Amino acid sequence: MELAEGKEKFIQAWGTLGSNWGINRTMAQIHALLLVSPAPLSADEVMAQLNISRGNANMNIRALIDWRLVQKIHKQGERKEFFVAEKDMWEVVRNVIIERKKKELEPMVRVLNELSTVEAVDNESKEFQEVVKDIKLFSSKADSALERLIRSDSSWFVGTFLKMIK
Amino acid sequence: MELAEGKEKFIQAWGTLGSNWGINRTMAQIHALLLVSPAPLSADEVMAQLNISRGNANMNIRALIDWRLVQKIHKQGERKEFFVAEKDMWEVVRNVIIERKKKELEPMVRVLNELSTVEAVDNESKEFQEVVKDIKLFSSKADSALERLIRSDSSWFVGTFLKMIK
DNA sequence: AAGTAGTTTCACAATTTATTGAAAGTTTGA
DNA sequence: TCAAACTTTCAATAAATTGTGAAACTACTT
Repeated sequence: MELAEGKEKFIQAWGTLGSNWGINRTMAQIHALLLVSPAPLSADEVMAQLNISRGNANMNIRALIDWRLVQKIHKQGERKEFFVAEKDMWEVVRNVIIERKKKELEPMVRVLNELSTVEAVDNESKEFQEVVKDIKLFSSKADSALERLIRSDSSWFVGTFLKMIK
Repeated sequence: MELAEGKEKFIQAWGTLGSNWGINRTMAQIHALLLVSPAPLSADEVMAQLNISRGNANMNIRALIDWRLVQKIHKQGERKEFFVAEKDMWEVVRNVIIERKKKELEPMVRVLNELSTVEAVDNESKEFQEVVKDIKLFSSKADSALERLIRSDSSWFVGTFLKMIK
């Protein structure tokens, strides 16, 4: 396979994968492009290579920076901003987990806490309370597990997680 | 808070959460409704309570059954089918992981393997190979970790994972 | 302070995804 | 075997999400 074809396929695949992870297709494609680009790219280069508009490129690059999946670089004597992708996969996954935990788990826990104020008067409301309680318990376990996972480092993950989880 | 209001809020929140997990909003809402219903519901009851069409209800109930998040029940002397939700949160998460691993990780690994056939002639293609190799390594680690996670059981998860991951 | 290079915003357009509902298909029992 | 009860399918439609591009904005340079 040719390099150009390989890059193209990779960008497509990464785009598809990303869209299942709260990262929209273009956002993931920009990340993929930067992953396989030997040097930092400017917004114009990203636009040209992926055939997307300036606005789209800008918004998705900003989002990638927010998620810490891309960094901004200033080149000596250049006024333009350049961008590079985070290439350590553990960091990529870690940052995605951080964002999603913030956006999903935490709001859910808030709602569950509100729901605890349903008075358990009759049988049905008692059962409701049971369901809510179970989910809360599970969520708090998941929350601490993720918290620890986030705090642990790359080498630990790659080297140890696999053995530990046996 | 009133029970009815609590149920409503729960259904909304579960729908939102689900849509970030490859489960569309309605699909997740049906699951939520079944979770908080003391008795099994028929398709008609689901339609009525969530205000959705027959087709929509049917398709999403089927999908939930495929994902093993809902089971079909036949009541004595009734021709209609009734449905109940999986209430064990560990099973719910486990089944979601199984589906997503199948739909995302495995296709990605296939693409990565194809990409290995890019010939590493010049420097740029060698760098490309490096990136692909890293991701492959990471994916296979993630794959085995998830595989073990899937095989492990609920009590193990709740009781041990938390301590182990320290 | 005016010009230029670069970045951001946002109303509208295009695309993608979910929903409807009516028709077709299936199963059950008399 | 028929027809009632129930389930499934799918083309049309609606809703939600993404993308566009021109205009506004910012900041650097001379």
